[in-house]
Amino acid sequence: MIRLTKQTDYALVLMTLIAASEPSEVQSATELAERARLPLPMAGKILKLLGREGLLVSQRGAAGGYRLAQGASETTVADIIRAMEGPIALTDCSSDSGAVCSLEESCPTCSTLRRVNRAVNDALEAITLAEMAGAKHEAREALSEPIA
Amino acid sequence: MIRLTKQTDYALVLMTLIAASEPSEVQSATELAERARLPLPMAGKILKLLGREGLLVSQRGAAGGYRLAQGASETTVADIIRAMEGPIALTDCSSDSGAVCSLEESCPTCSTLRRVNRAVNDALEAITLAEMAGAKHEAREALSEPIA
DNA sequence: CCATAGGGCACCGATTCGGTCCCATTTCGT
DNA sequence: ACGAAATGGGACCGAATCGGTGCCCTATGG
Ligand code: FES
Ligand code: FES
Repeated sequence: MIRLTKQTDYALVLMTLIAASEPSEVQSATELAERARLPLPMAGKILKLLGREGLLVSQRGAAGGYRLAQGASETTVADIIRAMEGPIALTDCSSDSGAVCSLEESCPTCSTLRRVNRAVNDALEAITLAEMAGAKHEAREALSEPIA
Repeated sequence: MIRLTKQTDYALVLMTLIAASEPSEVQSATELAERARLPLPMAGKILKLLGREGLLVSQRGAAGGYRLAQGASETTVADIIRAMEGPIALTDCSSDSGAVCSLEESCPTCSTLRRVNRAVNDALEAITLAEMAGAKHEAREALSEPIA
């Protein structure tokens, strides 16, 4: 399926939330989970992973939490997806070893799918966390009346 | 995972094979399976699906087979993917009903992910079957020396 | 009338996904 | 010094999806 995992979806939401706050302050998993309307164990798992992958910096101990490892403009959607699900590749052979490949003489997908793959990659690479956080604020403004 | 199914991968190969032949002649599943180096049941299953989805026209009975339903230039990679795995949507809420959504107040992914989704969609929509078949021939030419 | 070829679908093992829980470790506050 | 608060790292399990095969039916050309 050409669909990202729910956990990746959650990761995007969480990253956006963190990016929308003061860059220097850490935010606890509990707090973030609440704001993202996610169960705490889930949010915790994802935040741990994002930390291990270097997208977040964690502060342990009481009053600990997470903050962005880089500026919001340096982190892209592609980064987050890669952190959660590994390298972005539409098919087995579009990036990995061509061992299982060779479905056809001079495999047609090799060239074309690689191009498609690159296009997708570029599209994901083009959106930064800063843009997402910005879009959120705009949306919140736009919705402030209808919701309230 | 942002990855298409193996069956979809196979479908792309099969479609490319069909597109590379005379548009009026039908080709049997057996023949295509052989050329794609796929087990016959698999190829059959995929071809049936592609036929049901309207991308291929089937000729039943002895000497039957498949041919393209439209010109190779009218069929895109996105069409094939949609035929195999349904609508192209990166997340649950980026196209379906927003029922399960609302992960956050004025959900941030709603706006941004939809944009990403569109970019991916466009990228897939941009590649036609004719291009794939063409690329295959070019690749075959380019590889004729190094392989032999 | 029979061999050939597609149509439809059920089925099964293997993998992945979604989510929870537990326990160890670190650190702040008292 | 001690305990509460928080992250770190996995193990774990039910559910869904994937990859692939097989069976039986229908259509059709010779
Ligand atoms: S052999 Fe599989 S993509 Fe080239
Ligand atoms: S609520 Fe999920 S994408 Fe908007």
